[in-house]
Amino acid sequence: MIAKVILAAKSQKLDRIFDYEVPLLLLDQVRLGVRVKVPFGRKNGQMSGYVVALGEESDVPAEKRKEIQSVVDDAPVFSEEGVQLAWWMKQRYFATLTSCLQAITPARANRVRQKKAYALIDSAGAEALLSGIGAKERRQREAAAYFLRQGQATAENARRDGLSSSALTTLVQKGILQTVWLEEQRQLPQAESWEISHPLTLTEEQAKAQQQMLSAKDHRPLLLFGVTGSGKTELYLSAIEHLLSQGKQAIVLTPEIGLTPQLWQRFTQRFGRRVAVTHSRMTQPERLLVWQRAAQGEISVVIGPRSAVFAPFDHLGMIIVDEAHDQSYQSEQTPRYDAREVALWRGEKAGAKVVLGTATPLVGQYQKALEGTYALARLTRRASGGQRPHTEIVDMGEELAQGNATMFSRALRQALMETLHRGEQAMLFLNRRGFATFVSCRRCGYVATCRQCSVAYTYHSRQQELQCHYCGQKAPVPKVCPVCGSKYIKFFGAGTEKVEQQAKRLFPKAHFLRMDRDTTAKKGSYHAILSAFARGEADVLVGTQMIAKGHDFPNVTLVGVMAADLSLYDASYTSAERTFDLLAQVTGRAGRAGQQSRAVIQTYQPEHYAVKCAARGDYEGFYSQEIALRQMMGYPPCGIFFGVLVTAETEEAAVRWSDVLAQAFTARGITVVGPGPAMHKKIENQFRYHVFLKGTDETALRTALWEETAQIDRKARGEVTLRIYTDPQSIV
DNA sequence: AGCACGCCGACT
DNA sequence: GTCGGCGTGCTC
Repeated sequence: MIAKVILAAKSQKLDRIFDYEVPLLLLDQVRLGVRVKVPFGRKNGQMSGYVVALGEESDVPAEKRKEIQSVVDDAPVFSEEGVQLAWWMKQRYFATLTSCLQAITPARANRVRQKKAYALIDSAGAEALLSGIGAKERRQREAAAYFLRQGQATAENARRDGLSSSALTTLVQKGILQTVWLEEQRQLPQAESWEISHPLTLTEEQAKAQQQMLSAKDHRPLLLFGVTGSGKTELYLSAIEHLLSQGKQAIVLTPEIGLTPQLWQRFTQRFGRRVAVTHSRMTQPERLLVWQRAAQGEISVVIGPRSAVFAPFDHLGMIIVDEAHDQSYQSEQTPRYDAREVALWRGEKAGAKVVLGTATPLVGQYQKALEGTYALARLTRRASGGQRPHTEIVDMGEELAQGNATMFSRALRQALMETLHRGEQAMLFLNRRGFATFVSCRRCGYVATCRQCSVAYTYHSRQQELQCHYCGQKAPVPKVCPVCGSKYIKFFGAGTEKVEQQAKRLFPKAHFLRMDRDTTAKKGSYHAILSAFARGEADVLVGTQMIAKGHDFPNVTLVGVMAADLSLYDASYTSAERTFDLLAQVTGRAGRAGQQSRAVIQTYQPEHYAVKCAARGDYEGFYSQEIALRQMMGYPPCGIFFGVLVTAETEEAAVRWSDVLAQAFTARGITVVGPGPAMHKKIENQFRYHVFLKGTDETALRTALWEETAQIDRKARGEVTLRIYTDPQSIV
């Protein structure tokens, strides 16, 4: 028997199959999906590997083949389908097969906590020992009696019950007991009790969408394009209920944390113990347990963030991607997979329906729906009957020209006053990304900057210090300018802290809550803040994009966007789309319960189509302008756009090798954008340059990328590292 | 990724 | 002669 093994090595060069002989002794342990230890190289050093196939054939001559040393897992950690998925991911995301297998495998599957235990295997021997006489072997007789009663016990319990461990060892030697390893029994986090909730009556629109979700004839993925509050969750529930009755299983993907507990609650109420949740803050054994129970069919629904797409179901009937436009479906680590793409792959493989639910589809998703690659279901009505908020755009440049230099426009101040007066709640939203409060000299223009990362320090007023948001380094606030010595050091820009501080000054009697990375660092604080706000313990919630999604606050009748154009300043072809999505989501927070509600969008670019269309709630208008732009520029989905990030210790090396790379692509007739410094040219003392490739022939671009980057890997020998991005907008 | 091999120049 | 730098190729 020959095992095809992938070594757990990072290098691309080693990322291929090696054939190993399966020794007779290990024949029943070596299975597809287990990890093994193998000898490798001249020194036969021990390496870990994954068994990705088994067979009798090998192209490698018998004398070269070595034997597998040992088997790590007693059960496979991935399936045949997992191996196929890993190969596909390797191709698609330019990753090593090892990293792909690791991504689909529950982390640290080998670290199953096992407990040592003793089991009685020779009861006749134990009886004989008991009936023996003499003062010796007293402890052994105690143990024999104990195990004749118990059968087996963990070492921990035996010790607690006063048995002698040396006597146990002796009994093992005599063949009366045997040591066994028991898996530690862990409990999944479960709701204490639940009531099975009953489905609501569906509206006509919803009923039609449901038909499309469950259609057995139409195998296409379904884009469920439904406005905020149109009852998508209810549709998910009823579709899954139907599938479960057919013995099928389902995966529900949600954006990173945040939404999961709410959604989980609704699913648990409906389906009880058949639902399991996974999330990034779960411990590894907890996660592993979910995986094992899914593989054994004890669980039928898994809800979680992007990694939940790998749940090992054998009878997968549906994958639902909630908030399908969300960026968090894109992995930030290698392999840089997109959970939506993985969902589509698995759906096709398993014959399972993939449902992409969103109020603001990505232009790529909507395009596929329009051209018929996806089926399309629309939900245009809010189930609660609520109205879109009355939305107003305020030109902050004009505001300044008229003498208002504060961060609150007169319109927003007025609206806030009226809302508070009526005893209703408001949300103030600031997308701080790329616009943190920085410290600058008004005379010479010096900006306090982190030397490690070449990004401006952010001022934190509570600690009265500067902090680098990339490496976390802290620094004191300079009293005088370190360059010109002037005293005119000033704080520029605005963060959520400043919004809160200014708003408090304007409305001293109101109660405020603030939600951003700083106030939600502690576990549980995220929900503490949201539920406090939901209970009405504050009048105003100030926050970053964290507050933009997913939560129902019936008493919120005003949403203020402090600076809508911040995300327009990102140097990325998707910045307009992200701005539109964000504005649509955040203004959608107002007026869910049907009151008259308002949204005020402050911006320096009141004419920008992303801002104007979001204010009107005009998705189609936004789409047609955005897709025309992508078409003109050859950006996705109207063209292929890949990127390479070149990282090096010295700037010279980063520049030199990104030039070499760019020239190699140009020589192949490929359109190259760059090279240029990444948005953050230096992070943790590494210089970062990028090269972008544009084109229409995906195969040619991919081939060029594999070949040319391998070439440079060989030539540059550790001087630079190259990372290929199939989603170059996420290079920062 | 390591490691050995081999080709070259520079030295005892 | 022989020591050691590093480019090249191999690992089941």
